[in-house]
Amino acid sequence: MATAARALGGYGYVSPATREQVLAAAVRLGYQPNDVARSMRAKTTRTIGFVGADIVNPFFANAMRGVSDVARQHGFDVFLTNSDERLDLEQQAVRALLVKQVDGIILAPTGVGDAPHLRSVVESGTPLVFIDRALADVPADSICIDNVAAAETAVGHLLALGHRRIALVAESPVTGDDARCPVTDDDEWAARSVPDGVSERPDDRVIVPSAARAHGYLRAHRAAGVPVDSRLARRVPRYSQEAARDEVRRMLALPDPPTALFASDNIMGLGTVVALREAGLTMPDDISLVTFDDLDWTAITTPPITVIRQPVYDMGAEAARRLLARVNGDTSPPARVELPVRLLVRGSTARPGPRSS
Amino acid sequence: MATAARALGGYGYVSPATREQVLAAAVRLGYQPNDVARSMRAKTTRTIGFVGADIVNPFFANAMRGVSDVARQHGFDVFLTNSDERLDLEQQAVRALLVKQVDGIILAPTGVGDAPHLRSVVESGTPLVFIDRALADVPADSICIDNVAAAETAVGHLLALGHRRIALVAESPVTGDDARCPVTDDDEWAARSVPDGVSERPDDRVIVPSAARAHGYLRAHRAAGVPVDSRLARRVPRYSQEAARDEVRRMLALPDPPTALFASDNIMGLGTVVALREAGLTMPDDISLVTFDDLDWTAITTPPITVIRQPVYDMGAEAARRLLARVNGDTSPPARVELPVRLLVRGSTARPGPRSS
DNA sequence: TTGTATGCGTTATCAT
DNA sequence: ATGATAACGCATACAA
Repeated sequence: MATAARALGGYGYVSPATREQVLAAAVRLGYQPNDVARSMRAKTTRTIGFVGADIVNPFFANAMRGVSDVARQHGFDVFLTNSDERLDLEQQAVRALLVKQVDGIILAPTGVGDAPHLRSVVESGTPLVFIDRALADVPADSICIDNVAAAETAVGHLLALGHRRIALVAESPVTGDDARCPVTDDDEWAARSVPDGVSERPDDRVIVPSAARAHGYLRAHRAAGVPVDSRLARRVPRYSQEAARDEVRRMLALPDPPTALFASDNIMGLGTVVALREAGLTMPDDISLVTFDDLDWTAITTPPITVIRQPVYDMGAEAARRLLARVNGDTSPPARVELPVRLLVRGSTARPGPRSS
Repeated sequence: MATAARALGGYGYVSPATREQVLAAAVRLGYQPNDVARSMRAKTTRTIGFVGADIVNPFFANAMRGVSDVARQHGFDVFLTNSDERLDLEQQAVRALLVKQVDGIILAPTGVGDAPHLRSVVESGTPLVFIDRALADVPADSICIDNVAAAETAVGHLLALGHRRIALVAESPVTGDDARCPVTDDDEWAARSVPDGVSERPDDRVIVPSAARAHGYLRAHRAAGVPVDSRLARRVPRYSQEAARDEVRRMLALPDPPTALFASDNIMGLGTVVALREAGLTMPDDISLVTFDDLDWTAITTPPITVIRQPVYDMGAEAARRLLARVNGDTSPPARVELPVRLLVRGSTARPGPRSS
């Protein structure tokens, strides 16, 4: 009888007496509701998917936590998937999520490449929210920061302190032979960071944070009228702590090494710190450092490190809020949200010392 | 007609020609399989749940990554839930996962309290695998380390170096007034870390890693014939970096401060390092430190920190493997797996120096 | 090899 | 206020 279902599901009309009976029988028989059947009928699973590069990276862990908390508040569960920055894994993950009928997807896209799988998500009607990076040609919400401005702030801080030889430690969005190409000029950067045949200005298409941060590095120099030495603005060929360490090591071995460094995220920053340690350099006397991402450890190194703080948890939470708004029928035009960042000046940055001339 | 279903699902008999036709029509019409319906029919969702305390904690992030990788290899997706070490949230999470009909659950139990919700999971037939901690009265697999032995190794290392005043920096499994009770004696420890009315020996019921590690701390002292100063073996009242810092600060202010410290995990270790920095103490000259968890940052502090390395990723991966074996029908008796740990001796430990007498 | 019919557990609709 | 019935999309048993 449907009355039992009504009592258990808490909908429709049920007399109090009957409800009691039903509920009692339910516990007695160990009734467990089945959300799969409910989802099948309701065509909504109360489930969303999160696709990040790697949950072990504190950036994605914090973002996921924000997503998870907001989702739970609204009675949603979250699938976690790692893409390892690989387009094929990202596609696979998205497909799996769609097959599982998630109500929406939050995704940190893997980069420059084509995004037909993401466009098809949008076309299929499943809400999609980008986090950390936005894909210009996919009409979806995005929760990011202003990477160009943030990097400009960080490098501007170093320039203001009097540094003139500032190294850029940033991963390369390019793979293969071009990976270690220098980044010395806005136009060259624009040409390299945009897919072939696309002619928009960088600002309109900036998608990969590391590229945007490299752009900010250049902009800060130009604003200060300081020329960039191409040997200090090479891209780290692989996205790993070790590759960053090696690149910094090379730059430190130059006849005229940098007096300061700007690392584009926490992985690059960790590798940079390792290289400085190995070289026996002391911050900020021998060299200054600013890195992205305000992780716990940046406050306990000797000295504590000046960082750009991103509101990562909030980015995740906001992404989830926007996604759930879409799930609940919000059809306003896609929004590009940029959350504010802060420069936290700590002990690793100072004016270039006599020892670092 | 069922032929279409057979072609799309890839089961049963379908002639190659028909299959081609069906597949072509499928792409033309934009067919998307629906796993909810499949799950409903198949009574299996190819989904598992992971319940950890906090994905932001690198321990759980690494474990989750191991779980996630193995799950994906087997075609399973993973729900991520955070319990924040709260029993109510853990219960809520488990209930939600069961309602969603997950095929299995991997869970780091929240502690000592009653576990009727977990027993009911097992009784409901849903496979359950514990990670990091095991609940003695719930018959399920567990993937842990030997916390007592690991702590004994760490503290034994300090004792062998000649330290006699070693501080314990460990969270308290007890909440409320007793939280800061000293841990000075095996029996007292046993009495306090076991629920009322349970009389088993500690070794049989050890569940909370911090308690087990405190136990190892005591055992190492006893084995070395070194008495424990109760003022150096207090429990940190709350599980936070700040609480650890405060506790260490107090101990450093003693008339006869410790010459070495043992921190029971990465959060406690971070707080300890902060306290040492604030006190202007240099490792290992002024004081030695061993901490649990081999995180990236422990290698880049000055000096690098001696740690106990847990195979956290492997623990997650192994938990997933065992869970999936259960899902696939393995009915062997519950296994208690203990993975090996390693002591990585780095620069933060040395013989007590003249300055630290 | 292909088609027909049925059920999974829920909820919505419609009578009663 | 309650009971009967249909439908969601898929996979199976069975018939053809």
